[in-house]
Amino acid sequence: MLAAAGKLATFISLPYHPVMAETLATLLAERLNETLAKSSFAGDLPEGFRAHVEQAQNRQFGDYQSNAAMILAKQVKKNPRELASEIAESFDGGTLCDKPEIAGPGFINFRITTDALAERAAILLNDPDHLGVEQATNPQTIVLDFSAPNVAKPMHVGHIRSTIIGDSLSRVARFLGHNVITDNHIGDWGTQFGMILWGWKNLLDEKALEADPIPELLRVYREVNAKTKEDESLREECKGQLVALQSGDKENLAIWEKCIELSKIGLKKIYDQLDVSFDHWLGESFYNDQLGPLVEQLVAENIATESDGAIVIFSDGTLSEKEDPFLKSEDGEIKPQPALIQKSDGGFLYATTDLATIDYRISDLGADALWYVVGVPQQLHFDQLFQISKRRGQKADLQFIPFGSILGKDRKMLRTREGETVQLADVLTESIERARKVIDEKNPDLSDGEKHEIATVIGIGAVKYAELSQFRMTDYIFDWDTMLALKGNTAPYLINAYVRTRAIFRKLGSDFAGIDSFTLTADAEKNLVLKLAQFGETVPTVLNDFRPNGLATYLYELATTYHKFWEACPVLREEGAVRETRLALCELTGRVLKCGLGLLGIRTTEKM
RNA sequence: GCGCUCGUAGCUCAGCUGGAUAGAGCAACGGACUUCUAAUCCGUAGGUCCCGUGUUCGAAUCACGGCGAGCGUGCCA
Repeated sequence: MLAAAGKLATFISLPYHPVMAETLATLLAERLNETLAKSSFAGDLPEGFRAHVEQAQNRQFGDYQSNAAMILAKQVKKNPRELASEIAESFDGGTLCDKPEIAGPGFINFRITTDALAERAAILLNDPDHLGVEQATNPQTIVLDFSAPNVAKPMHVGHIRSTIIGDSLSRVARFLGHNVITDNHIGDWGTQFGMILWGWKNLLDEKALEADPIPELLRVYREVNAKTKEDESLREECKGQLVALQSGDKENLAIWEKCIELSKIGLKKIYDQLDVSFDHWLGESFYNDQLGPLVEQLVAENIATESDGAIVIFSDGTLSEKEDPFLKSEDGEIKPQPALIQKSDGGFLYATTDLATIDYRISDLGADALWYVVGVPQQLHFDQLFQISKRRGQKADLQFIPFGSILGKDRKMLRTREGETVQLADVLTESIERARKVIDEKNPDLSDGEKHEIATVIGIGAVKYAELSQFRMTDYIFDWDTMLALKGNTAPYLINAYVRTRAIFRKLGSDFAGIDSFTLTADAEKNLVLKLAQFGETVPTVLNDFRPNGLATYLYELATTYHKFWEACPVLREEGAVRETRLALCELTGRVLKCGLGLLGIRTTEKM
């Protein structure tokens, strides 16, 4: 693909982008393209070329920059620097920016005028709901699959990633105007129920269950799990329990139902604490009666075939060997790598359930897109799943949003079955306690209720921000101090910036009263307005490659810019227009921080 | 064997749809609190962006080939 064509594609319409958001960058790009269209070399431009303007990488060069001259130089047969100055010369920035400057090999640098910044600030102030973030012009119905823990086992730190990333993506997509349906596809029917059933019947302490069901369920699960490792015959017994359940045994079904019910109570407690909610909890068992007919249908359509007693799906040969997820290369030979949808004993597999789930989400929930926030080890599974869906003629946009692992100190995956796992609930409790200690030290005069509330917001926020501020694919080693850090680039830093915006109005004794126009004088003010205006350029990019950490980086920079403003620009000691302007900037910063943190699923407090 | 993902400062990580001198935080060192909240700010120091080749006016970023790590690769999910 040509570089120019690639740029064109990203500029015009990524699937979940507002098409022409009005931001400083797009306003500049429009003017730049007008300039190009009127230029002497307009006829030499590549078909459909649109110049791109982006935020300057280094503010010493300006606020925005364009590389258009360097991209076009060859095709227009001009020296890039000369071309750049020709463009700059005829560029009409109006009141938006000063005359562009040329630098380096042919960069065109733009500096936004103080008037334009003031105007931008006023626009943001009058847009309290969206704060300059344009709504998608092509709203999609998106079913978002995330979290999806197994029931009967409490969530451990490994579930943090899917849960927090998925929740944030759902908030961002909704904020952009998409119709998002969140679905917690819990593992409520898998093989683990064999063990749970046996344990329930043989190891359960009824009194303990009555007193506090979740730990008792965990104890039983762990004990059975340990026993099966040493005892072959017990594994068979567990399997028997599972078969009985699946063939409708009344007693086992009753235990199963009770078990799900109790587990959900435990899960909901954690989701409440995390401020995460779902529109649906359609677990694996919801699809039980659709699996048989689905397999029959796939066989009838010649998509699936019998092999070694199992029903499997092979390659249909339409993809190249390299791209085909149903083929693998072994010792130089191409071998089949089928997806199994029914075992030789008649049992179904998760590929089967996932196919049935796709059907339901498309036909009953009306999904245009399905997003799965699931660990990267499942890449092959989703490659196959999506390919099968395509073969069945389904049109929904299917997105696998993978994330890396949380490792133990030995750099191995943290796993439930090997014991030594850290429970999610414990992480949250510890985090809140650590926040509480800092509050007791820094602000001892707050009431106990306030301290508790603030510690909760900061503790939970710290855990979420630690996750969302890094790229989702990065593996990381679980470490209390890293995950629960309260200094530096962390949730408390961002929340502190918000608290400072509120402290001003508390001192003032009244809420923000509005302002007619902005009078920007100090550099720190202009820097702050520019940053605020870029909220609208940042939020849509989160869905570009499903990277909430881009928003986290933006918010961190905004908080830093505000803290600098705070140091440099007294507010209440000033008078007149300067004071009014600074009050308005505090108000605006508070709104953007609160909104942006909200998109990450992080709450704010008035004091800390 | 093959596939996927990762490899950036002492540590933890950004940056990867190619752009200018590769950025933060932590840790270390030096400064700033009669204050609108110092959970802050200012400064110093810290780099073969795993290695090599290629594409390009330009590569941490793209392609190819290595090296290293983790995961996956037909009856678990």
